[in-house]
Amino acid sequence: MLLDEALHIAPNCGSCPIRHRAVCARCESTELAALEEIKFYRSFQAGQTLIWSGDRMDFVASVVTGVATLTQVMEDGRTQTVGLLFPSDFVGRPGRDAAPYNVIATTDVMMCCFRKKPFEELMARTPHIGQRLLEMTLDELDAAREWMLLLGRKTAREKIASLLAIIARRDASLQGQVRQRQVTFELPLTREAMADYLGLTLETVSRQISALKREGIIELAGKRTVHVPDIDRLIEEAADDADGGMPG
Amino acid sequence: MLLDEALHIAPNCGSCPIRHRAVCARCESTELAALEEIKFYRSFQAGQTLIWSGDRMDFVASVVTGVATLTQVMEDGRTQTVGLLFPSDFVGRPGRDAAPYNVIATTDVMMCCFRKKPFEELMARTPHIGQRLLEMTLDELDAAREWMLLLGRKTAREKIASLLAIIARRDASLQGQVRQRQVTFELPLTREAMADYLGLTLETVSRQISALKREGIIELAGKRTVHVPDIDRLIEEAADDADGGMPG
DNA sequence: CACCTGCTTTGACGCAGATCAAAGAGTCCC
DNA sequence: GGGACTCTTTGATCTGCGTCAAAGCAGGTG
Repeated sequence: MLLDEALHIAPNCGSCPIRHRAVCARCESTELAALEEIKFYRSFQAGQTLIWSGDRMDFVASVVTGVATLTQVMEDGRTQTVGLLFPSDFVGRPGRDAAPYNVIATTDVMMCCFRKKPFEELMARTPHIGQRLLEMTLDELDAAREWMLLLGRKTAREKIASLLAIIARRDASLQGQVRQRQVTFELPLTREAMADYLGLTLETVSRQISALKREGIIELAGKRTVHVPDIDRLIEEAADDADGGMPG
Repeated sequence: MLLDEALHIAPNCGSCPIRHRAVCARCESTELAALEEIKFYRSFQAGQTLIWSGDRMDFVASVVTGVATLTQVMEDGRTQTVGLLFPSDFVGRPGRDAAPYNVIATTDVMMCCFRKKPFEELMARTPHIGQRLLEMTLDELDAAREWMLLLGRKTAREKIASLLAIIARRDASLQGQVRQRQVTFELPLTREAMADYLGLTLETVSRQISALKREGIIELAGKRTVHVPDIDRLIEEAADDADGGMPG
């Protein structure tokens, strides 16, 4: 927390890697200029908690690079991750003061932040921002509901396969790649973070990953680098209907 | 499905029971008049499927009375309910053609429908609708994430207690009641529908309800009428932190 | 190098909730 | 009244995943 680094040397929005996917995606140049006025960057190290549940939030933000989790913790310590934040995902809610979840960087993270008050005012004047935010929120709601199916009804093996498939997909889409049969990616999560997201224990996660490896559905180079020789086979293990739900 | 009844004799929006909670909540009289132009009512019987997953949806709608579920079904039949729709809740997504879930009436239901195309056009002209929809969608996202915690980490007993507490709360809020120690309400769901929502089997639901009854935390009159002598005790069993999350 | 420390893997065992089975209770219709 | 149906309860047994325990493995530091 002490190592936060505020970069006010703002890279230009025009060259921003998430320019066309983030909350600003639909903004025209004048609108973008207004956003640029109130934005600032912050970076965080892997493992840092960016935001504590219950804290007052005076900004909203987009993830520019890296991966973070949204997690809830019960009084007795039981932990459930309720969202994975990839580049372009939005954090915070206009019109709310207190953060409802912990936001934890699982890799080094760079965020593009907007002070909340000016952002809300800007949103009131700029329909494109509200429209885009609605669109993104509806997408997140769909993702949350897909995850409810996973948490409620899938087996441990299906859960792991689903998570790997989702990470592979988001990873590929960030690199603008077409769907390919083979993919290789880095796991942005520890076994424990995966367990928290999947509603499992870390031991079960480890065992199921070992099982998928044993059966040749995945290959590991180190603990974190995953190679999938046949993505369709992985998706089959995830038990998603038909396609695995590739959205636009 | 054949028994749909379209009521074009539209009750006035001014006297609508969900006027101040639904997607139209913020509309002024001229905006309301425009909505009134394109609205129509449909009613459904308990048990009917209003919308099938994958179907083309040519309308969006608000629940006026009754309760419906959003459910996903896997190829092998495993079923997970991903949302409960109470009066004022919104169904459908502007800008999407195919329904992603089954929508099933669990009691008799009355819906206030808007043809999708005109609604989308109206939304583009009427910021109050989009703003309200964003607000409602963010609330639903919070609810979905609360449910992810339930599905991933709570015990069967905690799940049941949580569901009963939520139904009690929504029921009370519909009747504009202040928080009271004792509450009585009707379960709008069968044991099986509860199981589908909680990620359990119906047998486990039944056993846990029997256990709560045996311990005096709830009392049953018939299968469906629940009396809670001390709501705080129920909320304690739900293991929600602090308050049980009473929202605004 | 030896020794941490954090992360991961693997094994042995136990239990909450699933599965299989059957019977009770309310409602409808003839 | 009596059968047929749906929904619910309860019992007996099974099993997937959690729990407890210990050891492997990499990277960092003195």
